[in-house]
Amino acid sequence: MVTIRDVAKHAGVAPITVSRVINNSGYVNEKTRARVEAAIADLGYVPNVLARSLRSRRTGTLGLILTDISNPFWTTVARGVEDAASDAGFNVILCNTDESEAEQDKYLHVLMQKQVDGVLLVPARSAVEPIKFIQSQNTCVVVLDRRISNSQADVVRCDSEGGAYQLTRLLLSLGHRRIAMLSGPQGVSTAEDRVAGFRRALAEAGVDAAAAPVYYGKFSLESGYALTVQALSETPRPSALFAGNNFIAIGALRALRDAGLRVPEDLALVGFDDLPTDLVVDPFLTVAAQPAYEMGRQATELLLARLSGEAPAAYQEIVLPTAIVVRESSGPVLERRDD
Amino acid sequence: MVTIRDVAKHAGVAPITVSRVINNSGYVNEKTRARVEAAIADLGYVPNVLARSLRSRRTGTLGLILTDISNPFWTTVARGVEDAASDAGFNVILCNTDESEAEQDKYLHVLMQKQVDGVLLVPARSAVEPIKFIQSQNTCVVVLDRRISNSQADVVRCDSEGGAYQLTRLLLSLGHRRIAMLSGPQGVSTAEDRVAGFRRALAEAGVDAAAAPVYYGKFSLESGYALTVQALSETPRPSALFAGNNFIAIGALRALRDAGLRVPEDLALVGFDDLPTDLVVDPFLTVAAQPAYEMGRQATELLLARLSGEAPAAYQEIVLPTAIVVRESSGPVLERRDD
DNA sequence: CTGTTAGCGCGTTCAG
DNA sequence: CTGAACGCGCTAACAG
Repeated sequence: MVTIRDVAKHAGVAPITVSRVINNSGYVNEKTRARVEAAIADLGYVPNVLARSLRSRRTGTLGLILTDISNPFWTTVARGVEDAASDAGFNVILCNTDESEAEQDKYLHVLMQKQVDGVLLVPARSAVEPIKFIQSQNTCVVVLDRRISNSQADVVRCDSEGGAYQLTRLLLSLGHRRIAMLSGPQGVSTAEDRVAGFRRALAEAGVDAAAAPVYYGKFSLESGYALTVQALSETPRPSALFAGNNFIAIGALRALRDAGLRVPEDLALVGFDDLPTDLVVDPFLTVAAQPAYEMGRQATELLLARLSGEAPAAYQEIVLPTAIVVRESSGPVLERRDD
Repeated sequence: MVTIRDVAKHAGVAPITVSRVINNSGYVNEKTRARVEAAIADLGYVPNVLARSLRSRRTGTLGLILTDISNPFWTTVARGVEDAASDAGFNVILCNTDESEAEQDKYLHVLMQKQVDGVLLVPARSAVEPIKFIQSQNTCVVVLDRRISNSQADVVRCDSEGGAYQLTRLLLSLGHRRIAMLSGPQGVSTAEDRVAGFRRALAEAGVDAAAAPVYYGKFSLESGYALTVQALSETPRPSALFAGNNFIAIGALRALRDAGLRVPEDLALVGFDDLPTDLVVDPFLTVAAQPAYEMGRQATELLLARLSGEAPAAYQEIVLPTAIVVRESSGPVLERRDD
């Protein structure tokens, strides 16, 4: 391995001078700089950032802990994080928890061991311990996508409650009164906020809670399928389904297809999270779309501002708006019929 | 920051004893071990892997350079890499080149600076220099998905030529004689291999090359759209399109929809790469499906075997088979008609 | 503008 | 089974 000392010897200078050239720190004579750069090229020298970080106590690396990179929503968030980090000269280590707290803890330890400068965390569950652990290591953290009550930390998330409220109002305005919610897990704030928005809209419209059951499951296709089967077994059958995220929506579509039901002719369906426009030929689902890329980007920028001491002292809670995108799956105004 | 020395002092032992407990190396008395572990818990000590790696010259980290994590094909490959690495206690740093050689070079330098133990590289272009650079840093590399002629390195890829050959044979067996290939860029082996397989099948069937034009573009939706517009402008119009990858296929579907053409009634369409089954409600495209997850997994296992000196001395070339999945988009046997 | 000194936190070497 | 000394490659702090 070629070290900074080899380069220094080759260029006839001290190691620290090479260091200054590499890092553009301090003053270096143009001619010495040229000599050093020539030596670097000659020897094919590549600095060892491990040693640099050990000394400087900065790694230029952020940790991103999220639940499932297979979900295009998170892929998009990750691109936002990656782009913002890259612009600032930072790298990102990506960790998938698959919603498991054990995996999350494992990765938190890995990230602390690797001395990342900061962490972006999508918490697997609403608990303050992980946040406290990161902070106990003198590391900055920004919570992404989900709230954690009583936690002292920055948060960047989307307005799940408001989005669900609006989406439910849309269904109500189309004449639906029997709406089933296919929700994600209890204990995850996004799932609970969407249920809350759903219920607020229903309460305002005076709809009986019994006509609007909430089924809790996971944010997965299989769960969406199972919850739909459950919802369809009710009598009378709901006239509309509200899917708690994009995978639940796909599972619901499959279950409806397998049950021989057409959307929206036989049943209306709306969902949370859009699928990336690049992956779908004919967007069809009416959804509350979240600014995934922007959320990743803003969270990263906030984290970087904290690291450089530019952020305001108080913890921030940034809530990005969701946008209702009306397509075919919500259907036209419902014909009046006897329930 | 809590260091190994603090723990040692707290437990009344020497730092090296703590080190032995952490790394399970050498013999440590059970009682001493318990005391040390208690001290670690008391102080909330987290080892600094930077310092460890600096000393041991191993980081337990792999670099994965690919073209675009937004493409579900690559997301799946990345999961295969991640899972195999994680099983062996390794971490992965992910880098997106967006098919740019400049980005690739930038990331290669970053990875070398970070002293990764090995690199998995999806080369942006067929060139040996990047391979040589990695090897000049005494770092192992496995090339993923694409061939590089004359390179001395392990390769794990799929059988693009064979898959394209079979897919073309399928179209020929359905009676198609005017088939347009919507290809990825020249200079990328997967694109060129698919063209080669396409042409081999046509030549065997005695189809005139003029009836089977090849349009070169990029592996993107926009390019797929543009190439399709181009192909449709020919007279006589092709009766079938062959999309060089999944994004090109989606672009083609949109272009056909916008042109008022139905698939497969007006035109047949086949593609390379399946979309993840989780993202599609009704799989519709006839494709040559590649074992993306398996490719990532096997490449990583080969790389790890190299690192541990278990791999055979000679460079390996592992070629995984593609599977033809026949669905609606290829259509039924073509009715005879005058060309 | 350049160099010297010292030490980041840890693990290898060799000695008890 | 445990410990002392040394150095991995680099840079902060302080001279000159």
